Amino acid sequence: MHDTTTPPHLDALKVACSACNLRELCLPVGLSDEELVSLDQMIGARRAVRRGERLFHAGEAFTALYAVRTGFFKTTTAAEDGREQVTGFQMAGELLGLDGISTDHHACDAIALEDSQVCMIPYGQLESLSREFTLLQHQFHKIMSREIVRDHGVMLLLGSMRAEERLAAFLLNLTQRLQARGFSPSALVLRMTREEIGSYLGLKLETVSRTFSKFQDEAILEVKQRDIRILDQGALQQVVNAANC
Amino acid sequence: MHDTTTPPHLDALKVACSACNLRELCLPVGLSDEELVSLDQMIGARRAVRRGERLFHAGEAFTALYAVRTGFFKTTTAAEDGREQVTGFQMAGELLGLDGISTDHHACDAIALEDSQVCMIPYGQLESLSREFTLLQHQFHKIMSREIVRDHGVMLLLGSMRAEERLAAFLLNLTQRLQARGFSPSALVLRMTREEIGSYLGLKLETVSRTFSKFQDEAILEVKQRDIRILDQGALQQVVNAANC
DNA sequence: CGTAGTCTTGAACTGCATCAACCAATGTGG
DNA sequence: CCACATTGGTTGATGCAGTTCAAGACTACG
Repeated sequence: MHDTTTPPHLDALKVACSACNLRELCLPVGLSDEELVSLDQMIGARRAVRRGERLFHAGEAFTALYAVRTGFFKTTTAAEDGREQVTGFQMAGELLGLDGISTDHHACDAIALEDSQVCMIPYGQLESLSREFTLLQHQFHKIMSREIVRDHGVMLLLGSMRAEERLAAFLLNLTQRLQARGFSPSALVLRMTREEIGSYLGLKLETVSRTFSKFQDEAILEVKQRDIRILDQGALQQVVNAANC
Repeated sequence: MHDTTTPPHLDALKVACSACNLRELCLPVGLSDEELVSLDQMIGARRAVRRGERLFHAGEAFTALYAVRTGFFKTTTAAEDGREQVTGFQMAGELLGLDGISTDHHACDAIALEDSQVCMIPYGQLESLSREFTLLQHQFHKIMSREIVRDHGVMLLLGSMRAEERLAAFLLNLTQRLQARGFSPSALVLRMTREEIGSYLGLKLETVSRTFSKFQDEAILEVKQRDIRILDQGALQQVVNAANC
């Protein structure tokens, strides 16, 4: 159970940003050593979230952001009538909970898709620390802005792409993020079900499944349940950029 | 041409936040008098944007946010293949340009749908001022977060609603925002074309037009080109919450 | 080892897109 | 001030992408 990089007698649930291999992907990007030490003091306990468990849920009081340390999450919003939509998938180094700042209450559910660990970032402390450190402030603003840009990209996808284009774009986005984390650009294991992919992409699970099969028939992918191997990345890219030719 | 509320010999293009009737809807919400004065000094010149003109465009260097003072805007993102998506409509008191923080370059186009005026908010100054004033910092974070929540709502709409539900939700959202600005909750003039509504809602303009006609047949709306009168708001609400019954 | 959850595939249906014609409003130049 | 062009909107007929319903196969986990 012990993290081998931290002495067992110390708080094993706390991980210093300065010692974290995700610091170049996460909130601390570009911070000085001095700033990193301050950030270390702010980061709260690490929290383990089991597969299927909710990190937070809509309506819950917002007190902290969470940085994914290991594992994989989905976020979902629900309409009053019960309709649910997956609004994103988050992997190591990505931030959860930004939607909560708006009303001091979380606006979505965050659910672990595999056993995961997150670092708690008490929001009040982040605000005061970012009044002190310009770079931290700027980095935090960039992360929020990036989330807005990402969401606009999803709106484009949902508003104007066809099923094949959506799935191709989704796979390319996933592999790109995995590659940034040192994983292979051509092999991935999906952590989510066809239904969750469908919800995110505005499709039914059957359509997702059929489209996977179609890509396999066309020798673009090799699909074995959740194990995906990309045989022809260029073809995937072409599917996305095809528009209505 | 002169604004009757400012002496003609002063900089007629500059409007103080402290004297602006939008301050309860805009960035200054909840600020103290002292903070308002500082904000006044920061706000750059007011800029007029003619109908059809672009306030900024994707790729342009990002230097400032813009608060809509009067008028109406749309924002659009484009994929590499030319596909375009309307990502939002902005009215008085709403902020434009948040997407630019992410990369120091704007990620979308902002186009005036009627002759408009915006207040320029130099971004560097906003960051330094928000290091000084906790409330301003917090308010700015809330606005960014609200944008994220809004986008997630649009994703829900695009991903899981049918044409009628989308248009009903759109109209209710518009009237709600107009009502917050003192306009009637039951009569509105659309500033955008059917095509722009369609792009925003992930529908073709013909579908938008047909759906307007259907609502008119059902005595939910009275539609005269861009003049819309809501005859039965409850029915509209029901259309949105109908789900798949 | 069995049962529940997940995935695949087929067949029929449907909501929206597409294509196309027409109309109304607004603008333009002679 | 009228003829004509342009832009935006409506409506109809037809087609198809993706949904729905259904049945069966695979897999994983207690």
